[in-house]
Amino acid sequence: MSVNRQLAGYFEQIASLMEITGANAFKVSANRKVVRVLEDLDRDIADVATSGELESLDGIGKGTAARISQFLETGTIDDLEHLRSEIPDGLIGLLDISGLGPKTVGRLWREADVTDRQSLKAAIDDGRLASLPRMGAKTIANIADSLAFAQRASQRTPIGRALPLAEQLVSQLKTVPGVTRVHYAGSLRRGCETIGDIDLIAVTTDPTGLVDTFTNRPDVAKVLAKGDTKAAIRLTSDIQVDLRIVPEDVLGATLLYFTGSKEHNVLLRERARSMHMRLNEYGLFPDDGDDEPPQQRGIAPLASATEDDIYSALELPMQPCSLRESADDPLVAPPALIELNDIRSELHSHTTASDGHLTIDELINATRDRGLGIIAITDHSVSSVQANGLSVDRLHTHIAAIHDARDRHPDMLILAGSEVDIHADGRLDYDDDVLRELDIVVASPHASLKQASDLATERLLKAIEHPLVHIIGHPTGRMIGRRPGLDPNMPVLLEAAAANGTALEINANPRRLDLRDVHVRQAMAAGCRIAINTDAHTGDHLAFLRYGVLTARRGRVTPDACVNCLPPDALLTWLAQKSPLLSS
DNA sequence: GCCGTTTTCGGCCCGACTGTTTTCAGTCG
Repeated sequence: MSVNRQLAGYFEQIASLMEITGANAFKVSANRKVVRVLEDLDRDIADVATSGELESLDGIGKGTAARISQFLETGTIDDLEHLRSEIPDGLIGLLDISGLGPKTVGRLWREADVTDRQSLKAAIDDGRLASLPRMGAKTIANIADSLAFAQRASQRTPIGRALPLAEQLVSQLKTVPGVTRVHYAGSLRRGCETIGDIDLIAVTTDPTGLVDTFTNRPDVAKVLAKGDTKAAIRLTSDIQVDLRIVPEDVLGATLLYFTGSKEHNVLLRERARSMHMRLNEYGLFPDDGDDEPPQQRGIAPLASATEDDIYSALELPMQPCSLRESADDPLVAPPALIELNDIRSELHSHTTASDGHLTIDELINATRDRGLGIIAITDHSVSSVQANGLSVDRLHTHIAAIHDARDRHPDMLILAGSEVDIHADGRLDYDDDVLRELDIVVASPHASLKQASDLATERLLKAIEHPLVHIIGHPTGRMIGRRPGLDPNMPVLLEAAAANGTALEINANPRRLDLRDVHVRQAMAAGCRIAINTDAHTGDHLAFLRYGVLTARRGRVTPDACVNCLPPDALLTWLAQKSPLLSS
């Protein structure tokens, strides 16, 4: 799969470099489309090429197919090499700076010898920029500010930080006089693992008052835009927040528009056009061929109040936010996706016996307080020395202590388990006779997370095929923005997991979210069982569950595929005899 | 560069805000 990613990166470079040269915008977006196609493809692009099917992929024509073939044969693409020889690589990094687009970057390069971020800084400092036409003091100050911001905040915000902040902003703005509705939209509403900025949409009788309140918050570092219906700020915490104000009767159209994804919006607009309609953030309108926006000409929308109304008018099934990515087809009716309330159990958690902060009883009580009736206590195994992993003797004592707790908590199903290390060669950290004493075994990789792809595949495959392993915990071991983790051959693992009835975990910790959404989607297509666990080390960690459920929804997980949704009897049956999903 | 119930040419999604300039280009989402 990594060839797909590498090639996608090359086409992204081609698109960016073409933009800087001022190439036709449609050619640029055609190359960007190729990037998406490659990223969403669930087959190896080399296989597609071998079977002569490249041009059957939507968005790949003769030219692109030739470039892909050339890359697969030689490892390079002539067109890309040519662009690189003409244009400094460092210019691509300038496109990530807010306010700098391809036109400006091209001008800076041609007219001020700017080739990267460093020389941009120099050009600002020595006054070269100010000598260019259409470069006023404000524009230069904004570029300088965006450049400094880009240097210190290069990463996207994890959902675990963005979602609580957005909820706080929403509840605060709801108290502003005149405000009747506030929602967050964007990638956050779609449940993406990281977000670029927070999008808010509000309905109010006093737009000016709301915009003033919003832009005058004490935590505002910079006001990026301020108008009658739109404002944008950057907080001192370096997170950007956009606010849109709309009339109540077009809220659905605006929510739809600003929830995205961009690709989903394009598909909906194309759909609208094919039905002689026109879709924008104010509603779905009849297409009368007039260029002036219909809402400005007093034309009533065909649908606008709710998202449901618009999908319905487009004769499409209502798509949940989590299924509005480029890989999702809006024509396909969505499955009944899993919801937070469907979850009955936490099957991966830690106590003070290893590196958790709660005692057995505290953990059980915290689980009950979250509305769950089933808890599996799975402390670390002996090799996780840094996590105070349990020796076999300590494990025996721990199992007995867990069994004792059952008498004190008769309302809960309490399982004695372990999170067993999967060694680099695929062996497990406890012998089979020890594993047999446990109610549940979660096998996870913790060390050797940089091993080669084929070794990682063999390693995880052994654990998946092990008859005593129920769940593979955080299968790749990645940490978002910090380490990539293992890169195994997913299709091979998924096929084995489905056949053996071994569940693959979505670790709900927002720093992990592992499996990630695209792999979850592939796992569902392969017929795998899924587990959603918080890996709780404290009581607060149990609240991570919603991030796991959001990721599951993005991967099209239904309750029947998730072992955490099983009622006690069915869960015990599966634990006693792992069964594949399809035959259960 | 890709695509096709307006199919081999002529389209390709849409609107708000900013800055600098007097009507709009560039950027963003």
